[in-house]
Amino acid sequence: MSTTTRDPKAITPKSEDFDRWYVDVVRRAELADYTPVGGCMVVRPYGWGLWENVRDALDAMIKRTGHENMQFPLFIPESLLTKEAEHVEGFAPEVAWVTQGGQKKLEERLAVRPTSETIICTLYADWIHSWRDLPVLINQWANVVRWEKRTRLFLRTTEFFWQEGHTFHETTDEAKFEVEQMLGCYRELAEEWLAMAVIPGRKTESEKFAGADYTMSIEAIMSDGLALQSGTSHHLGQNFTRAYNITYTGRDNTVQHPFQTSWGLSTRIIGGVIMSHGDDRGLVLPPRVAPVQVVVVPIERSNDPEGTEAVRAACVRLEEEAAGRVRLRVDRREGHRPGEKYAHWELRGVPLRIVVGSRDLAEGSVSLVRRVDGAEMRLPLGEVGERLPALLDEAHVLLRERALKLLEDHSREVATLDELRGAFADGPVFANAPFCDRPECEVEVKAAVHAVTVRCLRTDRSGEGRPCLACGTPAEHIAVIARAY
RNA sequence: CGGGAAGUAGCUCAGCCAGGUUAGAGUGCACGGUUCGGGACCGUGAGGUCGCGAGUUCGAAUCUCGCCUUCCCGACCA
Repeated sequence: MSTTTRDPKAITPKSEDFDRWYVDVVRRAELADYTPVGGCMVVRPYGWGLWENVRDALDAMIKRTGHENMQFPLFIPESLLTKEAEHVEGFAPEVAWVTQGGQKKLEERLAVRPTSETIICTLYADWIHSWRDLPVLINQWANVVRWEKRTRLFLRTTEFFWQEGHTFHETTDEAKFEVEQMLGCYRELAEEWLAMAVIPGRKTESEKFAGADYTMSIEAIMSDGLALQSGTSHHLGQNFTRAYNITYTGRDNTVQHPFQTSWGLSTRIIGGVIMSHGDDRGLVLPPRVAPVQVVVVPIERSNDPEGTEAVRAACVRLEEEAAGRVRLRVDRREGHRPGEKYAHWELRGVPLRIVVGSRDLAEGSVSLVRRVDGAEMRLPLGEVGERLPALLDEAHVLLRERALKLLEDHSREVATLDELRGAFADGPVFANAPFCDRPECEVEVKAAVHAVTVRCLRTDRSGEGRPCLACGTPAEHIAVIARAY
């Protein structure tokens, strides 16, 4: 009868139902939850702590590359939003409108910002006058709203949190450099901080940001073989600066429109971290952003007061040695057995676990278990503290190697549409193919395999003039073709 | 927004088809005790306007309609 009853303490295995596994992990690890507001999630302290660490790492890169943070309004008057035609058309279906303030109906509707190019351009039209005012290099951390039809925790919610960088430059080459530089920051964040495997590239015309000349992205691979667009960087050319009449007097005393870029990375990346690394026990967090990097589980026995005292002293010692270097937490909760605590912190993806028990302690050592691969080791109590940073780095490297192997195992080289079909016969993959980048060929590619799209044209590889998989003409690019979130 | 499924305790679910005492189980939670090297055990206890709103009925978790939310498959998208 009740064969469908599941162990409420277990999470759905990945292999059984990946989507349910994902939701189970997000909720059980207390990263985020649903709210009474349709399509909107609440990010809980553990999830927000993770985001803060991601944010801080990226914020440092944004500052390092010369940008300053500022803050723009949440609301955008309709008349401002609608000046750049392509942009308006792109966002129209997903803009939320405020039509009333208090009891009074507004004379002009206010959009809840879906992104801030329009308000930023409106303001900078007043602030940019001379080539000496350029470049403008700014960023804001903010929430934005897009009325999505179908939402998923972290991956696509009506309201989400991100940073949006906006810059204005004298030349298109400068803007181009900026676009690539910031995509590089996203790649650095994904690889060096989040241990993810990503592919950088340029979006096709049909996939680019509405209003951009071109869009760059990093595409990450999830452990079910699907792609996740994890950061985007746009060259806006002069599309907005013309529409919003931003002009400056150039070095040659002529009136010019600046070239513009924008780039963003959102809380979606948290979903990427979960789906890149998680396993059937729950989260596996990248050490450099994990809110808790090391958890210490003391083993105490009520019939062994001396041993317990030694265990407690060892825990205090570890705390003191970790202070300021490693985010370490001692799980001193009473009434929970050790095994329960192991499961608790494994679900939350803590990279390293130290078990302090009197048995090991009698020999002056403690046990240490690595979350990513379950490797166990015994280390002298006196050495553990100073070795933690290196152990965390090792865990990062292992996680990154595993992610790269995932990408390698799911990558295929195809030369024709038939080979493309064959590559997807046994499940989702990243298919690499010579591609001419003509819209007609993109349509053919999408028609060849269910639900695939051209994710990007790789910037780290060239088509070398080999025949396009669709039309056979010499192709400049290697396209990554995959199913995506 | 189209097609499908589901909403009963924090979680996983039974009960609904054939309406009828005080709505159940496991797990979790609180307290006490025994435990403690991989999700312990005993005892006590708290916890539910059965998603929301109408309707049918003497009587609705159960039947009907509407709405909301979530999940799955599409179309759209960071």
